[in-house]
Amino acid sequence: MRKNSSAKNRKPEILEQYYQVIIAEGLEGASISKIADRMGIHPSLIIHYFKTKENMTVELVELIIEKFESPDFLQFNDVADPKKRFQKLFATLFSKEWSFTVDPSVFYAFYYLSFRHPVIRRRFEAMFKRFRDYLVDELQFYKTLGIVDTADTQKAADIILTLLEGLVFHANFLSSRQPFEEFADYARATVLSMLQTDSPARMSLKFKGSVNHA
Amino acid sequence: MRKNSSAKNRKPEILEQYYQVIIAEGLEGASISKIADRMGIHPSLIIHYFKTKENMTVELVELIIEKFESPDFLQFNDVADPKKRFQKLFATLFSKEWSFTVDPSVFYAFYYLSFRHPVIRRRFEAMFKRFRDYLVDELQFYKTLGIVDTADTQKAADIILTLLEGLVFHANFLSSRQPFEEFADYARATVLSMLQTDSPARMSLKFKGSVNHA
Amino acid sequence: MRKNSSAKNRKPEILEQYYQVIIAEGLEGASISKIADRMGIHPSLIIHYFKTKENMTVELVELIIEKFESPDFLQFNDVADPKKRFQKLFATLFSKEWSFTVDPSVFYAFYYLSFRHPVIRRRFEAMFKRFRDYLVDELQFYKTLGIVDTADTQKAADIILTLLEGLVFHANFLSSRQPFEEFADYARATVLSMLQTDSPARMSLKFKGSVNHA
Amino acid sequence: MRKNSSAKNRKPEILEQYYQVIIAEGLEGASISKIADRMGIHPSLIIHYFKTKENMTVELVELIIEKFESPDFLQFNDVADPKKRFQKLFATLFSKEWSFTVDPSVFYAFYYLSFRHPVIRRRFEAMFKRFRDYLVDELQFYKTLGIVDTADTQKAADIILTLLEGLVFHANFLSSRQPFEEFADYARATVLSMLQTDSPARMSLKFKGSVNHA
DNA sequence: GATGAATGAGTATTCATTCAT
DNA sequence: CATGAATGAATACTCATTCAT
Repeated sequence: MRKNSSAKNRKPEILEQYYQVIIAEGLEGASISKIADRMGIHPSLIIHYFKTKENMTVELVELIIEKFESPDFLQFNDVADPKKRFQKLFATLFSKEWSFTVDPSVFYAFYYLSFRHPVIRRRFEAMFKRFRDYLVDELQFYKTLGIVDTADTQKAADIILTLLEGLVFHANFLSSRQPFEEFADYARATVLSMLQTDSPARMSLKFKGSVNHA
Repeated sequence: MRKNSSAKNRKPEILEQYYQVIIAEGLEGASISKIADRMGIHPSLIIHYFKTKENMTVELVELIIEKFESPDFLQFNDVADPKKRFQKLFATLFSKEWSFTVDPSVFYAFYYLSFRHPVIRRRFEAMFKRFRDYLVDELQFYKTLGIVDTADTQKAADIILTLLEGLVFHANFLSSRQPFEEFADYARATVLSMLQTDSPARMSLKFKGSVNHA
Repeated sequence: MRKNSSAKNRKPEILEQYYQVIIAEGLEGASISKIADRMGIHPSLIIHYFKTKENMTVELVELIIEKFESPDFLQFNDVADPKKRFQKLFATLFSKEWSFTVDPSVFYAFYYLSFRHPVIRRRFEAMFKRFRDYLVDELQFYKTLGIVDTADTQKAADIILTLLEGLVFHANFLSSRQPFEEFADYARATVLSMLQTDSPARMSLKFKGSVNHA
Repeated sequence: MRKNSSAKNRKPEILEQYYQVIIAEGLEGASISKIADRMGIHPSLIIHYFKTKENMTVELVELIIEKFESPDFLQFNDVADPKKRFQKLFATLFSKEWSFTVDPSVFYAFYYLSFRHPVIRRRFEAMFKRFRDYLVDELQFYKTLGIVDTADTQKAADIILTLLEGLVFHANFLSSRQPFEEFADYARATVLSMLQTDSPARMSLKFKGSVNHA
């Protein structure tokens, strides 16, 4: 494995090991030495490639985001029927594979890091906004086809994303070891129901009204 | 300097400072020395009180959970009308005060820590399950009154919690600096709509059927 | 056990635990805290009794020496026949019970400590000299009876003591898990042979002579 | 400061200083900081070379044993006459240089350490057994030449080693500041007498008999 | 007699990083 | 490209001890 060593090969190799060490020992336990030990190389070689650990961390975040956004995931061009595509989209979004694309402990490590690391924060922000934009486009498309009936597609997309993020939380603390799909299916159904009855807007008004009246 | 010195006073004082240092410097940046510096005491005094940093961390988690579960938060005995109580409950759950009871950076620090710290994990798990149980009881109560129409109150409670957890995520990465309430209100409306039409279950079946047919 | 607490009772109790902690964790691992933990008391109570750890250490050395010199060990007044007494004396000296009166790890801990601790050194020195004096007296007594035939009883006593000290070393590094008695018996026989032929002195002369001649 | 910097030079240099610090401050007082201070280097450089203090300690033990076993010590090839060689061997074994090859305080520090450190214990055990084997070989050789008359050469070798170890003890606690040679000569003569009359075996039988009879 | 608060010095070790080779 | 020497700051924790109660 250590034959053709060049920056192009080495850097992703190092980032992959960084990722593995974070899984094994946590973000704060992931030191340059440990990565080097795993690879059988000298710690200063890692510094040689990335200059600083911070750089390396940012590059790992970027790599993870790239993988997350790889076109394989949400590509449904092979499905002709729009209704089927619609269903497949949501089947994918609420699948275990999707929610656990990135190891959750690593994801939350960076999620948490982003609170004090503006660069990482911006990377995340941009990714999530691209994701939202994608969803809005999709919803708009299905709306024109009558498959979806929602007044505010952006808010709907936000709800979907919010629920999706909450899903990992649920799997971690509330699932009681039941299979992920059990609750994911229910969440997906809830979302689909919302998209087809467009209740939130109406209820929102009703609710607001009743607060004042009663 | 030895003014009000006793474990009863000192320990919460130290935990409060620990909390502050975590906010300021992150969990991995929160060292015993820094806490001691802030308090003008000697680091070993902190060890004297908590024996280990890990103990101190667990105790902080417990303190935070305690505060989160303090009876003040979800006490609506003063509201006689069930409908009003129902509304107030959800107004509270989706309020900024509620979502930001604990500093989100600290919350996610521990959330993340729980992945490799079984004790903290269990504390979180227990707390969330108590919270879910509370919600199930409430929903059951409002169901008997006809205010809520949901087949599966536990699943509904799970959806609410999932959405609530996702809310902080949304505020962090998708809000675009708009006030928290903007989207929180929409999320609340979505939930209320769900609770009153009980759509998910029906939709779920419909959806599943259509997958096969089409 | 913690009822009648007074210096007279407590101090030996603490020393006993100190001794046990040294066995379990070594001299450098034997801290006041660990002793206190074992006893379920507060560390500063130990300081209260002994003022300093050094005092406590010296007192432990003294206690150990006292036990070593307890009159039970070398009391043979019940044996009338001098020859039998003579044999019993050496049977005792070369017995496992005698060599391991004090846990060897503790003994060597203090032995080693004595190199830089003059007070402890002097305690040991005095003890060994008292022991030597005792042996010289005994040998002298048996010499008048014709049981022992040695020109220099002090040197003979020194040889005995030297061999006895070496015995624990042998049991530790050269016994190959054979019973202590195996080699101890041989060592005792060697000593008895020496005492009865008085060879060393003569041989010494012969030897010196042969060095010059050859 | 970075003059002759390489592991090959530095490591023995550090071990030498470690040895000196142990002499000066005892094993438990020999900290990495103190060694570094002496050398004018940074403590973490020592860790850089040895990873852990324990490693360093084991390496020091090994170095000491190596020096102890250096071929210079027991090389008598230049002495042709077997009798002379025999005498020179014992003159060396019972010499001050030999007994104090290693500083006794350091020797006893490790001796004592070996009680709770299996690796160090094994190193010592192996060394002493090699030493015994050497002695057995020598005695066997001189036996064929008629210089030595001993039935059990291994037991004889054990007695010699036991006495040799006891010698340092004697010098420490019983010599009363008389020159080391005074008693060492007597001990050597005792041993030589034993080797030439082979008394122990015979006495052993006699002794055992007399125990039963009398 | 006994406890607990508090101190301050000290421990080994980890860490990211720099520099020379 | 790669290594190893070296640094300096930081870490949690231990320890003996003092003092007030």
